[in-house]
Amino acid sequence: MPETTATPGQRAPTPRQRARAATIADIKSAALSQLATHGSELSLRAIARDLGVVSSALYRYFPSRDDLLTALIVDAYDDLADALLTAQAEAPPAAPRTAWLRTTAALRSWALAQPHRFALVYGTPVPGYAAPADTIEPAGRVVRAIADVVGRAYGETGDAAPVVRGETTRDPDGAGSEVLHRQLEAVAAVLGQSVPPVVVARLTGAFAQLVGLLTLELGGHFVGGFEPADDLYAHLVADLADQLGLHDPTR
Amino acid sequence: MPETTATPGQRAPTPRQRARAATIADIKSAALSQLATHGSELSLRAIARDLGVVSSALYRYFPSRDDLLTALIVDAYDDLADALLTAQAEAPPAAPRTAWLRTTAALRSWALAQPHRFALVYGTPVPGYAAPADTIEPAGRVVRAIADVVGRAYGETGDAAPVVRGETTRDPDGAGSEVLHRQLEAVAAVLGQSVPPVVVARLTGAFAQLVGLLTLELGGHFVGGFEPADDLYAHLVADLADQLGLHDPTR
DNA sequence: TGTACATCAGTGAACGCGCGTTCACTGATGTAC
DNA sequence: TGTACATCAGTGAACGCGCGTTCACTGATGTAC
Repeated sequence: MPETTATPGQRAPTPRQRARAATIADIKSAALSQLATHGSELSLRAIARDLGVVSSALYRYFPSRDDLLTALIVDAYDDLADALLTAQAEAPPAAPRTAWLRTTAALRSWALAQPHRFALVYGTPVPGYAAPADTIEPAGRVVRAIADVVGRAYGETGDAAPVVRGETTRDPDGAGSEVLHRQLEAVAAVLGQSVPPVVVARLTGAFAQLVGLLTLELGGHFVGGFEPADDLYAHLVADLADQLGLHDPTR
Repeated sequence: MPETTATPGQRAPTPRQRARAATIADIKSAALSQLATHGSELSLRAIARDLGVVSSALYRYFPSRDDLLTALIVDAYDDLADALLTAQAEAPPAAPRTAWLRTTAALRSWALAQPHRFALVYGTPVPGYAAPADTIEPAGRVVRAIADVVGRAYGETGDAAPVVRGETTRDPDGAGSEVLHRQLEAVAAVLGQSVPPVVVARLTGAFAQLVGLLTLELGGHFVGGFEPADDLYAHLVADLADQLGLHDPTR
């Protein structure tokens, strides 16, 4: 009577596989709580100590410290992307502004709740660690989750794309150089969004602003000025919504 | 015939004092080049090795590793603030937009030229290091250098403050909550600027955007998308100038 | 100008600790016949 | 159902290295008389 035994069909995990997965999860969570308490310093021996295991045992699960770090980063991106998608799924359909506000609020909540994970993905790269290719795709998921809010706003309304603050008029040179224009179109293509280049640029700026705000807040740069920063964040995020031309249907 | 001996009056540094200052400078520069090559890992013993000195000798100059780190951070803020002020001093007077563009360009140049120093001040706090009070004031110098550009634009024109994209009209609720309003006014006061609260908020957003853009660029998050990011940065920075209502005199 | 003393820079050894990774090994858990 | 073998998790010792900080010390450089 094992609890979680699904039908022991073709792909049911064996007990050993389950045990292995559980141990991997334990290692990761020990690693995370270490990052949480000792700020970006990750020691395999300390993790082993936490788990009541000899340090060399970890090498059954991760070939090296860097591989563990990579796994943590991938997890963090995935978890963050999930949080963002969940938040916007809770917004009423066809309400891009609400979706944006919820998504950005979820981003901040996530970052404040686990600053060490935010640092892991958007902070200074950990000493002696070069982000491998494996992290690029998960990183993209987060960007996509945010871009989708805007993309949907432009996609859903079909041809009647929202006007971006009456600025599309002075667009021609607004989009900047040819290089930039090509980059913007390429990014839009990768994101699978049919959004005007200017908006892609502005979205990038908005994303940078969010990352910057959280970096500053978590880095203590707002101490003595904007603390708590809730209202500042809310205000600026609403401002960004305006700049991105995100409006809920008026009724 | 010592070269730099000023008149040996009251406050002329003695040879010993000069030697001491030189050694301190050597230690710092060894520390910086270590940060540059080994990413945010700072070892006193390694510095001592670089200088051809025994590790305990460093304790004549810095009481602990953290004090050295603090000194590096303070220096970085100061150096950055100087770079920004120099850049805007080169702009023609009463040309706020040009001053803004030069200042932000200087910020990026500084960050790209010495990413380790940028990381030191705006990156994830170094493991096990809590920024002491000594760094708050120098950090403020950087913020002030940026804010001055905007402040001067509003100050110089006297009562004829530039209109911020025709948005000052919908200002009342634009400034958000009372808490935020108080914070904005307090910050404006600290910066010594007579700038409307909405602009202070937007300036904060702009600063965050700059920090975010550089964080992302230095973190390799633009690889495959916006690389090089020169044009993106230039475009967004111009956008921010618009949002802040910075215009050069038309002639 | 010359001597006695104080200040300071740098030495070298040591304390007590940490780390990532390797390797040959013991037992337990699974698999094949 | 029972036996023989393979797989795998975890052990324990070791390698070779790093670190920050302390302490009593040697000499050279400065200062006071």
